[in-house]
Amino acid sequence: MKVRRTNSRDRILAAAADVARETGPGSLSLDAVASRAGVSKGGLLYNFPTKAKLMQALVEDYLRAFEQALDAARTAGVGGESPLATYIKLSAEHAAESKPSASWIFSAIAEDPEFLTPIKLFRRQVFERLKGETPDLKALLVCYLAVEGLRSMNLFDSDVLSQDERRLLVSSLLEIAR
Amino acid sequence: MKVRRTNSRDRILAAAADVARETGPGSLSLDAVASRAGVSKGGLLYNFPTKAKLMQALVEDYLRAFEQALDAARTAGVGGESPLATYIKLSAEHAAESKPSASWIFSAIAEDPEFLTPIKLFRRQVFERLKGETPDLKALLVCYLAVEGLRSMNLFDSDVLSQDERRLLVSSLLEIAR
DNA sequence: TTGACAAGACCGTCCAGACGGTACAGTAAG
DNA sequence: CTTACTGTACCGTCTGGACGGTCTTGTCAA
Repeated sequence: MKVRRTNSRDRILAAAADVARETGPGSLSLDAVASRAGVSKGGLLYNFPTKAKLMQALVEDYLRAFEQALDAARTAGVGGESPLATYIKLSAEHAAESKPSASWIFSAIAEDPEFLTPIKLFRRQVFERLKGETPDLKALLVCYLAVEGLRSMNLFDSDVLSQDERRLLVSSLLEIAR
Repeated sequence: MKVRRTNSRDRILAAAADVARETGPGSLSLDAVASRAGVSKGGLLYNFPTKAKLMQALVEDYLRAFEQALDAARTAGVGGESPLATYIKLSAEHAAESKPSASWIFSAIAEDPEFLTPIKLFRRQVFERLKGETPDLKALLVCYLAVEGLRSMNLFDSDVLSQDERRLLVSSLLEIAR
């Protein structure tokens, strides 16, 4: 790994996410990303030699960020809160952000469906871990799936649920998770 | 060789879904769809004058099919089963199909994110209807979101849940829905 | 029954444009 | 002298779509 981390790398990543969200996942061209990031196309290709590498970085950064947030929330979690409850809270906060945070995923899948594999693997690990930590399997299943539903709503920028309904849902889930 | 021309429309639609699932949502080209459907590109363009119209037909057919299945399940639903329970059962059956049934949605979104609007509208209507028919809002929220999570799992071809876990989840949801 | 003819269903070719990616010369900073 | 780019020119490929032609089927008058 490189010692010096330029911030143009991060700017490019953020720009890619923005372009995907604003102009649609199918319009994520290298030209668009470069100009959005305030970088020349050559500069973009310098940081990410191919479009696939860009997508890969997007996926890896996203997963790493979530993992870190989860770890932080776990250690910071006040006394006696169950891991499942922590997971629900963190995911709900994530999903409550007004912008769909990960609609670039669609671009990645369109580019190459294989980009799903690391994501699926990560989810599997998280779930398995929760399974080991949660005594009530039924509660875990219901809560995990509902959270997944919430994530999906955010991803598709759905407006089916109102703010209040979302809050009620989360509190219901926390109750189920005890 | 004799070919039934009249249902070539349906063949094309099915071919499009197949191609999207098998070669990835980003590779859904008219050429690929045409050859898969056993139709020339000209023939495809005759049935669907533009790629957007193809996508639109995909969306509309999908929504109509689900709506009809839901209506049928409602009227056929034997005594006293709650509408929410019917919805859960139907969705679970749908999600249990081995192939992701709607991965062409990704193609549609990549083509033009506006294709999400009719879907969002439909979901909203279904949810509002369920809200009017379900006394326990908390149960509705939990079940609806969990079903949405199930749908998402199917869409992303996730293998997080085992067959048994899926069954347990559905029975738990039906219990919550009473 | 037949023959003319229109409409519908489909084919094959061609093309402009967009996209990913390469190559390379230049440059500003440390 | 190296690092980290910028800027431009360019190439090959793929894609949606326009177009004109062809085959099939249905209709209807004689």
